[in-house]
Amino acid sequence: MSRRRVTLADLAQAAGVSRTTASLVMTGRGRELRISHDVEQRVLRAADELGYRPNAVSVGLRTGTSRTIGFVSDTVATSRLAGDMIKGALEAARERGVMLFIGETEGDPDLERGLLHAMQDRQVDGIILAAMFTRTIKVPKDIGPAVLLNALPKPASGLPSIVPDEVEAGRSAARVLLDAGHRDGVYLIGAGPRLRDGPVDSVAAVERLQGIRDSGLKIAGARACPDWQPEEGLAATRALLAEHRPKALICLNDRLALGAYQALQDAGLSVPDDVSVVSFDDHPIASWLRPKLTTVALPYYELGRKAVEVLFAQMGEESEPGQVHRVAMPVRLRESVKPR
Amino acid sequence: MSRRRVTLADLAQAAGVSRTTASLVMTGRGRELRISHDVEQRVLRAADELGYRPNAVSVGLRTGTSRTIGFVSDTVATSRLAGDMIKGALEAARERGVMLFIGETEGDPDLERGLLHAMQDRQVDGIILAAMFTRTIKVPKDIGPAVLLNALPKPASGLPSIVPDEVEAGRSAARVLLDAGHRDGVYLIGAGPRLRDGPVDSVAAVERLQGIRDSGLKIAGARACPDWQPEEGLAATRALLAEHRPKALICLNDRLALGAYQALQDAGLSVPDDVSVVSFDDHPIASWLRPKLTTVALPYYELGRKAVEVLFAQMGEESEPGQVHRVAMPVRLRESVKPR
DNA sequence: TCGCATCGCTAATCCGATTTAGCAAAGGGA
DNA sequence: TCCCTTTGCTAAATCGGATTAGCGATGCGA
Repeated sequence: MSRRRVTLADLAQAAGVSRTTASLVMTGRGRELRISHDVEQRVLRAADELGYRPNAVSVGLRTGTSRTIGFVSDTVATSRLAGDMIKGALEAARERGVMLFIGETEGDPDLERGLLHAMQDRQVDGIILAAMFTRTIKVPKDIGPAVLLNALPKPASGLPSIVPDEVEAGRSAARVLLDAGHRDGVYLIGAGPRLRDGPVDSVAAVERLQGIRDSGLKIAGARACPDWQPEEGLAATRALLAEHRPKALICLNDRLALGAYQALQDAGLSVPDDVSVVSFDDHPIASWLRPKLTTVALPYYELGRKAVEVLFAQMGEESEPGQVHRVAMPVRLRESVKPR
Repeated sequence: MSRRRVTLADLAQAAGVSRTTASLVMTGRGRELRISHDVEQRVLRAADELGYRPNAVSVGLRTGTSRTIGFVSDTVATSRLAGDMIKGALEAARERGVMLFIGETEGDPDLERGLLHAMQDRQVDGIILAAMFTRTIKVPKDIGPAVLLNALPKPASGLPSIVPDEVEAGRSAARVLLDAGHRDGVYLIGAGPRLRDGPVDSVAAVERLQGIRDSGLKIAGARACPDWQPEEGLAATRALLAEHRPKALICLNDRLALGAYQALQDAGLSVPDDVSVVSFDDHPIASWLRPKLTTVALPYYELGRKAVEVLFAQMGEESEPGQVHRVAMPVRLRESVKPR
């Protein structure tokens, strides 16, 4: 039904010139190599009429570049989180006329190797290695141009990393309470009081705690949770309420906050009249909860964009090896914090 | 640092044979074309030692096939929904040794054209056209082998479609209540009572209503909502409670159910003791809510898998044109329905 | 011993572009 | 008029494989 693609040879014939000339015109090197304006127009017109588009595979073989990058994640593509990360990467890629391969490794090293090979075999120009949760990862050998997204290389690899600025986010969360006049009665749900009290391997836990500590806000107490799920937030807050009467809660993420809301409600306490709540992530539920949850957002979209930008910068010129790019986490002021 | 890739020529030289012979052995046509067992082993061993992997771009140019398919969605890749759809497609693709390009059109026809071109220029073997919500879409001309995912072609196009079986889902939801002994006092939140009372263009609304009607379950009343957001569920349920005392609610999706939960709670009604709630989608919040929400799941993962399977079947032999594949929507029995 | 089939492998071509090297014609200076 | 540039374009090589056509050596029957 649809007939054969128009090739450079077809175009050359239609314009009455050689393939070389047609190619020179189409790649914009006509001026440089002294193709007359007349011939140039002839080729351009023919290309337009025939709807000529260069075969990217052929170009790839000849030039070694495919205008394609690979997005390899552990399992991020499936979670809501990843959605925006991929979206950011996708848009930044589109602006540069580049396509995106995606793949998930499920944390399986064999799958990862297979995926990377499949991408390298297709001559991707670069690779984005993404992680679901901010964490350290081991970078495979001979990966070529690459950046780490939401991850840091375990043995230093010289590859650039893009991560959310969690320490500053911790400060931001604390500052929200400070600005609202909270000086005491502030409790942590999910981690703390010591930096190591929280989910293992969680960069977010440690850095958020660090930021909160930096802020100078006095923390009255804390309940650690191993997995940051809603039930844990519920249990931790319930346990907390059994002993104390908090004026404000910093939940280490929104799922914990969801549980905390339930516990507060069960205890007949009002948010934010009795207890202010601040959280992290800006998960979709944050704006569905009532009152809407004030939270410090994970900038997934921006992280994805930035990954592509840094990857291109790296492919272009020499850049400082191993640079860590921290993306700001914006505060979403909503309804769960009240001045006192 | 990392040296040049191993090419077929390198392999041939290392094994002391011609490129032709090396190629024949590596593509498994050695037997067929009478390459001796001895030489075959020599080539295989050399390939192993050198770590030879054929350059997929070159193979693509020569054979015209790229072992790559394109996944084009309106904006599905960003939503939680899409996550699983992509994941299903990804796994089915990996099982077949195929890579996935992804792209989002944002509903912009120009972007869509550009994306499709970019993919065709890279010689994708087929394309999956996916939609965020089940709906009808206009299929571009000359798209080549393709399938519609979560969508139906507006002017019939002959392309196969993969959609969730919403009518059966409607029956399932009603059956859950019937099985629990509910015969009256059942209200709808989000759409109905007439088939056209619901969000415009929503295939889900119409078909779910149809299924509910098919079930024989008597519906006492309904409140339509235009956008199926939590606030609308809250408002609709509140309005309903002002006039009636429902025994059970069928919410047309989980976000509406979230709002309904809040309204019921505000009214001092208990789920499921006073009111049973059934819903659709199996959004992540469904299992976070308390009590956990019984809902009929959108089988995103299976939809994604099926799309790849159907695409391959279509690329293979002749298949019945325009076939519609309906994927079952499983009931997730949880805690929000109580027998009476 | 000749002719023909079979065996085992390879030379050459092709896919669709980019790129290098160079050729024929026109122009300019001596 | 001759030689040398410059102009404007093209032939041919290349990328890395798959594939077609065919070549030399051996075996076998007559």
